[in-house]
Amino acid sequence: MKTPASPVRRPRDGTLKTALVDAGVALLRKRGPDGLSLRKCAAQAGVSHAAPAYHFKNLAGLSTAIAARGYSVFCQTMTARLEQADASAMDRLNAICHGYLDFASTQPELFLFIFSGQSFNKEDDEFDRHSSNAYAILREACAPFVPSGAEPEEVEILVWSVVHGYAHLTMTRKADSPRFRDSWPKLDLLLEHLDRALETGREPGR
Amino acid sequence: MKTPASPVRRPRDGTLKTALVDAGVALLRKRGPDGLSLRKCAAQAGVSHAAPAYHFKNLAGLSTAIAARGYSVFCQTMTARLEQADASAMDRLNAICHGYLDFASTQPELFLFIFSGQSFNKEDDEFDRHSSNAYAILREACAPFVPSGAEPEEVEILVWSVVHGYAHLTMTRKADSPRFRDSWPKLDLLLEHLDRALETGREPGR
DNA sequence: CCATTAAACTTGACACTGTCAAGATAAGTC
DNA sequence: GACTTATCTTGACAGTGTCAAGTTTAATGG
Repeated sequence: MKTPASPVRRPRDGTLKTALVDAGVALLRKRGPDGLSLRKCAAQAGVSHAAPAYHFKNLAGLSTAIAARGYSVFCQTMTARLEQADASAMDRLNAICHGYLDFASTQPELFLFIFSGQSFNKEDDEFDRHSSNAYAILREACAPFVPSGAEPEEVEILVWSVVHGYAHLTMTRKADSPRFRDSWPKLDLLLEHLDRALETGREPGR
Repeated sequence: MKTPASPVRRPRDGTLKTALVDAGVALLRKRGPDGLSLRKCAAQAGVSHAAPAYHFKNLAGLSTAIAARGYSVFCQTMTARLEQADASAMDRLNAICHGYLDFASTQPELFLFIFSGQSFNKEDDEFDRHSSNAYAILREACAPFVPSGAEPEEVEILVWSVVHGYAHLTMTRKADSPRFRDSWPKLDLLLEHLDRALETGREPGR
């Protein structure tokens, strides 16, 4: 008698998966990380409560997919800055640093989510692809500053630490404390120090 | 007829509050941030499921108390390093940086918890006390490196960014990626760069 | 065109969660 | 010894993730 549900009947092209991730990102933005739930994503996408689990196995799976999406726009944001930079190595490095901060400040929930320390499913292809790509962008920008014979990670982690620390503290602390209302220094101020450190590292005689 | 519960009958000196925080920290360590729950803390402390809400109002309240505890041992860890340092400003600064990393690596769950970006109850006295104290320790160690006429935050955030970025990336990324199995640089390598940057900043003529 | 098959869901159930209202108990006070 | 109040307990409810089983539908092969 009753046609039980069949609400949207979307084509079988994997639309639902991306729709669920869309819903997850929106929920993250609106309700914060605690507001994220399989059932709410399902409701927002117009499917039954158990539909997400079919595609993502469990909540960790959905979280991984959302994190992959996060890394994807992370890469886009850095690339956008990179395209505006001139060809000089220093300008390109500063560009990705500003792109890093752009992402953190325009997408604070996604930024904190992917760096929350929760363990995502590293087997996931999409996740691995986008997160690796983010590091590749960093690596490429750092390459000109690696002294011959040195490990590239020495420069990469230095750069990454400065910009990530600044971005992460900005997101987690600045808003918290009235202490930093107007005195929070600009990123460029840190980058001046960083640039000088890398310049000296460039000359083999130090 | 039945004496309903009255399981432990602890004295009214606020023991339960700290016992619940103990349980929360233990749960965080054992089960991760998702394993933390009011009911499990209650069970571990031997009280009924609603007892924690009486003392902490809600889960956010308990989380804030746990974070306050986290900041407390954070301060202790940095202070411990400070006591082993000699009187030189540079040695003291490096000491708190190493203390920072000590805390992150010996208490990874607490470290990630307090820097998870979730908004704790900033009205809470204990929380405010310990988190402010942590920043005060940093500020004191940075003070000798602030050029006259400059904002202290310029140095503080630079130092904090480097060491926090390094610690946070170490905790969130290093374990993830096989990429960094042996190549992850030591903190001292970054501190050399930082120390040089601060030395030059000290001389007004740059 | 129709039967079959497998993918993409839905339905229903269960244990667990935070939160609230109401009751119980015991310690301290007069 | 009555009273008051802080400290819990009990019971309930809505929301959660997850699983098992059923249902629909698209694609396939004859």
